[in-house]
Amino acid sequence: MLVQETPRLIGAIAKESHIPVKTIRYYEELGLLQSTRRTEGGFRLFPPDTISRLSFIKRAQSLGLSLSEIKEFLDIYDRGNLPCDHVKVKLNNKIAEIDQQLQQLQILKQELIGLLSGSTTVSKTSPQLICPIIQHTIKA
Amino acid sequence: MLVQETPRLIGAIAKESHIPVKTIRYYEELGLLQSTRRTEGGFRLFPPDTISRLSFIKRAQSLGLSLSEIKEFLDIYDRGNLPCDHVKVKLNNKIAEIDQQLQQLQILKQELIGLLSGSTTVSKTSPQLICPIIQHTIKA
DNA sequence: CTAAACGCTCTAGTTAACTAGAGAAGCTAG
DNA sequence: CTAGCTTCTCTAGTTAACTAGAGCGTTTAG
Repeated sequence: MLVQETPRLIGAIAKESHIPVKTIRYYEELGLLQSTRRTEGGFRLFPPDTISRLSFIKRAQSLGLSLSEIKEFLDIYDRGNLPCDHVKVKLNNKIAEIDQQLQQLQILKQELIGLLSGSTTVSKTSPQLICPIIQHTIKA
Repeated sequence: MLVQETPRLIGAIAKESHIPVKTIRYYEELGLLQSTRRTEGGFRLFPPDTISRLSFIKRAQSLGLSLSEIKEFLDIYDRGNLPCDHVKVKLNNKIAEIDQQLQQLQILKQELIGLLSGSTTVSKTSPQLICPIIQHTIKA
C-alpha cells in the first residue's frame, strides 16, 4: 500500500504556508527543505511534510533560533534514527536554554505588567526585585 | 538628602555589563540609553541605572524583541507616569504575545525532547500531535 | 496554439544590529 | 610634563535573513 501523496509546486506551498516563494527557495538553498525532485521542466517538487517543516521553522525562529540552529534539528529529524551522544548533548543544552528562556519570559512579562500599572512611582523602600529596570526611582 | 551616585564613563559600564564599548555607544545613539551629561572634554557620563537598563535590553533582546520595540518600553519607563491608553493597548498586546510565546516554547521543548528519544521511528498509527515536524514517518 | 500565470537562475539591494579602523583629543600616573 | 591609556567622531565593513528585478523557460486554460 503506497501512500501516494502528491508532491507540490512552490506556489502551492507558499499559499498554504503564507511564506513568500522567494523565502521558500532561500530555505531550500540553505538546506532547510528538501526538494530533491523536480519536474521535467525543472520546477521544484516539495514532499508533503514541507508545510509542517515550515511551521516548525517559523516557530523556532520566532523563539530566537537561527536558521543554522534550526537546520541542525531538521537534520537530526531527517536522519530519522536516535541521535548520537554528541548531538544528544546539544539537544539537552538547547532544552536547558529553553527552560532559561521560559523563566526570562516570565520576568519580562512581569516587567511589562509593572510598566502598565506605572510602578515607577513605587518608593525606594520597596525595590521591585522582579523589575530590574525599575530599581532606582530616579525622578524622586 | 541627595543620593549622589556618581555617573560613570563608558569603559566602566562596558566592564560591568560585559557589553562592548562600541555597542553601548550604538545603543545610546539609538536612544536606548540616556547620557545627556558629558565631561568638559566630551566623555559620556552614564547615570547609575544604566547597568539595569542594559540588562533589560539584553533580556528583552534574547527573547526576540527588536531594539525599537525595546526603546518603546524604555521610553514608557522614562516618562515615569502611567502610560496613556494607546500605549496601554500596545503593552497589553505585547503581554499577550509573550503568553503566546510561552506556549510556543513549551511546544518547541516537547519537539526537541521528541527528537532526543528518536520518536521519528514511532508508527504511523500514533501521530505525534505535539510534534508537527514528526507527522509523517516518511522513510517507513 | 497561444496568452497568462507560474517557475527558474542570477545578480544585487535592504534592514537590523553590530563591529572595525583611523585619526585626534582627553585624562592620569610617575 | 609626557607616555600611555581611554574616549571621541566619522566612515565603512559584516552577517543574517530576506527581498527585488531582469530575462527567460514551463504549464495550462480557453
